[in-house]
Amino acid sequence: MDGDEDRWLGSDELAAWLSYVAASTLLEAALDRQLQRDSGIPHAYYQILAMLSEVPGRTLRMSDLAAVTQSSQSRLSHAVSRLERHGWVCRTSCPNDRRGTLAQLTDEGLAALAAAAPGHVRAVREHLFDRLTCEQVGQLRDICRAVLSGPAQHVTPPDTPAGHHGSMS
Amino acid sequence: MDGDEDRWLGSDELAAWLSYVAASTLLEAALDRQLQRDSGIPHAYYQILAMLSEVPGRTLRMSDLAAVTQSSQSRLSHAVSRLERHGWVCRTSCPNDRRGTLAQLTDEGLAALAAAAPGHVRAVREHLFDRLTCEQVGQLRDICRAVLSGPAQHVTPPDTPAGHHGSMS
DNA sequence: GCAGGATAGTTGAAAGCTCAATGCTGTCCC
DNA sequence: GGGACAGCATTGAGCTTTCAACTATCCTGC
Repeated sequence: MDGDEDRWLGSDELAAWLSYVAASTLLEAALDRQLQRDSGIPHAYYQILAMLSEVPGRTLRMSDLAAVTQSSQSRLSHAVSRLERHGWVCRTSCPNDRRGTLAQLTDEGLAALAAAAPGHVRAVREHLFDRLTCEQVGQLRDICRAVLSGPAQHVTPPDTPAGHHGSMS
Repeated sequence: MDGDEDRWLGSDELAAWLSYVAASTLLEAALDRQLQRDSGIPHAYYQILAMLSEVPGRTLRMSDLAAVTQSSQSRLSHAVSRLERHGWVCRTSCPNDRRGTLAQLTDEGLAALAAAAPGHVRAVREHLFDRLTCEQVGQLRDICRAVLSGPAQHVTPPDTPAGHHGSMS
């Protein structure tokens, strides 16, 4: 037993890992519940709307939108279908590349996002930032960037895309 | 516009938040994919098996198991049903309290966990700890504990439950 | 200019999760 | 002791995500 020793987790790492799993699970659940309850939007869909709202023309190609939201193409495609059914997003085909599809945030979509945003921001504050010191906020950012910049990273979030208003997450 | 000012996110917080969402989404996806691909077990189920394996008698009451895994009772009930169908867990009714149900990890369940663990640990290292300094590991632990110890926290993970082997996450 | 391979996006089926409703059992208190 | 209420667990319906095809378009080299 304990034969091949492929490096087990040390006790510091184990403690960090258990805390992380618990905290991220709880945080995600809290945010998702809040959004679903108060606005009928799951967190994943909120992110799609938010990313679209930040972009010139409120339009993005499906694959770029998938990259920005850390989503698989399949998931995004299903999600956009449902958002389209709600009238929050519409699809047009890409002029340059006929394989492509553009997703555009509609006015109704922007309105839905604007309605949902304040409650969401409040929840993020309440469950995360209100419990951290300024120093910890910076540490968290650096830790997450280190995780993202590994060998096989996808899209690193822009340095501070601090949009005007209907954004976040 | 910008009327009621319920405190928006500052640019430090925004940067931290965007990085966090991206990193946690990617990390969870990577771990889930690895476990599913190599062992046919989703991460949530792995956690259930792991928690049971750490406990005397490899047995826990459903509600305690739900608390330890940050899971709703409903989710846990569905999950244990499926694990039971696999022969990895079995249910018995609680002797003291006839409302209760005990979930016990079977030998097959322990074997499945032991088979899945090394790959999982490797993935956790690769995607998380190999990218952080020791200092950051400590910071991450403290940040997550701060998040967990808010007003409405559930179960804070034990200080260092560093079990013998078939554990983690 | 066309075969071969890569890229973009969609779809359907199966699996998992959430929510609300339900059925028992225990506890409190008159 | 019996009614009201809280707690434990399960269930089913509906929604989201994943995985594995599948179609259509673009690019590369010949």
